[in-house]
Amino acid sequence: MSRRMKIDISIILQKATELVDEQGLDQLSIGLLAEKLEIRPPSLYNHLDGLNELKQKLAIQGVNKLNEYMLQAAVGRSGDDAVRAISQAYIQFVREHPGLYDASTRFPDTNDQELQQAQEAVVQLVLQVLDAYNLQEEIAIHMVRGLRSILHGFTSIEQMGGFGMPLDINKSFLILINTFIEGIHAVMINEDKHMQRND
Amino acid sequence: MSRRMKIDISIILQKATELVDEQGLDQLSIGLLAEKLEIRPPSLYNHLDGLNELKQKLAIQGVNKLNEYMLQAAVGRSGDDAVRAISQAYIQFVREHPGLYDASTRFPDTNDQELQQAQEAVVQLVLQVLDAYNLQEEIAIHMVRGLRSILHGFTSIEQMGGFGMPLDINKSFLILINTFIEGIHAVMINEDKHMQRND
DNA sequence: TTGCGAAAACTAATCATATTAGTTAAAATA
DNA sequence: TATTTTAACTAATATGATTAGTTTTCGCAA
Repeated sequence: MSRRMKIDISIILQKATELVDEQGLDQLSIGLLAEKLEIRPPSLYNHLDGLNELKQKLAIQGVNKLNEYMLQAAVGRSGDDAVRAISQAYIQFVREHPGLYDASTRFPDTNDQELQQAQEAVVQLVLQVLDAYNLQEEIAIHMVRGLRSILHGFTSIEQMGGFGMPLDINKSFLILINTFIEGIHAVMINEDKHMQRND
Repeated sequence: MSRRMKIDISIILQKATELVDEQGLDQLSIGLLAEKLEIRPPSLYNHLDGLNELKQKLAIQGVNKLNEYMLQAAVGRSGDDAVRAISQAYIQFVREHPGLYDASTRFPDTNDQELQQAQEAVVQLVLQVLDAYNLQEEIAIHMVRGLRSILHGFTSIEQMGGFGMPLDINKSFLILINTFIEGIHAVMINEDKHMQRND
């Protein structure tokens, strides 16, 4: 068992994921990770280029996994229902993988191809969900940004224990999402009015 | 000039603030800060207990300053207008003091009395602004959480360069705030309906 | 004015981490 | 079996925070 665990990059990523989800991203260090893998710190450099590359890989994994969660949730739903479902999936992912999520939002090199691609996939998924509202294309993109802000903001604050008051956090989340959805409907109506004027 | 700048904690905080706002919170180190103050790193320990305490102080300063910005913006306004104004103040603060804002959201010891007090002040301000909507008290608190999520989420993503597409970010922000406001109005109407049913 | 005591600087040393260099053992393959 | 590659190792270096112990500076009281 001692020298036969055939460590490769995927095992490293797996252990690193466990580590950050259990102890927080800040606790991730070459030393601690090596210890968990029962090898010496320098040995990790045979598999990756350093702590930053590792974090970058975690970031990519995080975005991809988030996308999977949301995709699953969106299947077979549409409209308001779909928006609620992907939102629920988002918060669920962050709660189950706080470290991975943190990695995907805190450090990442935004220029990284693979990361950009993963993020783009999420954007496309949300755009597809919002398609049901028949928004002008530009407005739709603004709404994607809006929903993303809401989801990232809410989950971040929850993770850092930022909601002080003793009031049901899940309820806050539901209300927030519903308020946003109501808002979209209102914006749709306004758009329609403009359309009528313009025609 | 050389040895006569009488460094005290407020000068240190001031320089640290400049440093994090210009170079990012991650660049804050005892060494670099000491250099800027033209003293040796260990000398800083005559004034504070270490890097963590410094970050905590920055966090408190950040929340207090954010509160000032929002307070200023809220003066003389009410309703939708006030919501837009404090939102605008929030994003302005984050843009002008990205490092300070980061400090106030990333590391802080949430148990710190002074920090809690500062955060509570912001919450109270927003509650006051939302007073115009005559929401049920509990709903009002949910809405405070919602607005905070929106503001924190949007600004965080903007700061990390997360909005990829070439589409006006300010417009996205305006639309998001307006969508939320519209949502509140819709929720109000629903609440009224419930009231009528219950009477 | 002088000299004491506190404040605040300093140097030197320690500790924790990441990282690099160079070496060796094990396993895969020809 | 011999060779090549992979992946471990030890040893050393660099950077940063921090601590210990010392010295300098400066305001103030005798």
